[in-house]
Amino acid sequence: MIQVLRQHLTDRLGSQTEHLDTVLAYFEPMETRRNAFLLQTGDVCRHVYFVVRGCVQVFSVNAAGDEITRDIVFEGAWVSQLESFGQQLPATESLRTPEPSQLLAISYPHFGQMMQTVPQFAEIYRQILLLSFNNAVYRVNTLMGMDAADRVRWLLDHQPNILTRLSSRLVASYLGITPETLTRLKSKI
Amino acid sequence: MIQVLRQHLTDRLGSQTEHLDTVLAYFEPMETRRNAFLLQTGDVCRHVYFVVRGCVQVFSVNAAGDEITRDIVFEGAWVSQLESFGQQLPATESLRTPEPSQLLAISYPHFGQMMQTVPQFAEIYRQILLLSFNNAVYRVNTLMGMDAADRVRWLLDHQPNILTRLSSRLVASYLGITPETLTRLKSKI
DNA sequence: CCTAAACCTTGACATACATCAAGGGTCAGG
DNA sequence: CCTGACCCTTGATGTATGTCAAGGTTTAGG
Repeated sequence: MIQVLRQHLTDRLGSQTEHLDTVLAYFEPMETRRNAFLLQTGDVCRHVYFVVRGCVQVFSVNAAGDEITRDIVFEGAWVSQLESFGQQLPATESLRTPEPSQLLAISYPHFGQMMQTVPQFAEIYRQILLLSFNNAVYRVNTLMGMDAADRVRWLLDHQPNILTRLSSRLVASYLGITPETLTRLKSKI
Repeated sequence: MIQVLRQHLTDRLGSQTEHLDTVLAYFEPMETRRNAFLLQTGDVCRHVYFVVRGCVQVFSVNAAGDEITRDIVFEGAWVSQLESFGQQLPATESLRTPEPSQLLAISYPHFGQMMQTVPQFAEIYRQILLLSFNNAVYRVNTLMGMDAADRVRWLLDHQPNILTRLSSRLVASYLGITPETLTRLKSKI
């Protein structure tokens, strides 16, 4: 399990392998059940997670009680609630694993140590942050610029696995439409 | 003009003023006319801007040719197209000043030098990035969770200056609705 | 293995919002 | 001071999508 992360890091750090084992030692493997929560809105996010298997849903709940899924993170990527993690403040979003998943978690204190002692790790953090930001930007532009049919087509083109692996409910909340609309559009496209 | 930035930086850096003048020297003051472009989609974003007076619209254009305004940045805040700036790749969004504005610009090379020579500057960059990210996250959750009326009310509560200072067209594109709908809602609320 | 719950799909209906169009106001440039 | 361009506003109309409801299927837990 840790091997996946080792590979991920060496891909990024290149030959700078001296601190690699030090870094890896700080990650704790964990397994989650279907629909397990990693973080509930209002709690402080105390970890950054690397997804080894499964996926993580990042979502909030609006005034009407509907789930708003901002992101779904799959194998080989990082996820956290950075807004909360960065300053250890209550989170505005929740994290959940829609599938049974394997994760590697690093705690806030350990993360801080890594940032200070391994400069490359700070660089990786910047990359994670920038990627997350780009993703959010992309979502704003996509959501505002497309109607429901275009969003489904977009998903089909860019993340077809989401449509097959996850429930319609979840996919719909990710696209910002109702499950009924998604059903109807799937048959039309 | 540079005084505004000096103040902004000392507020953040605290007593660490030794490199302050070095940093400030790298910023070039500039004035823009109404609706001037700082960056066009497809070009590489070569600067980070600090807004001294006026504001900057961050937007993309969808398939139908409509402007999608992702952000509007006012006095005392930073703006750039970080996705493009960070890796010097073509931008997916444009930057424009809807009002005549005063800005302080720092170029990519100078920015890089600052990051290396002044550690506090790297920290400020992380703050800018995190703020931008949080903002984008907030927008996704807001847009997907609210109908048109709620979005107008939200703007009224959180950024009333936007409604008064800027054109209805621009505000509507920021809220993800048409100018007509905005007009009708304003009279109802 | 059985049962209840959750989910997907389909239909009928409601409605929020977009689109199209026209009139009047405002502003900038000649 | 005019004139045209642009924008805001209002109305009439269309339509995409949400809401509500019901039946059939799958899923999860005892």
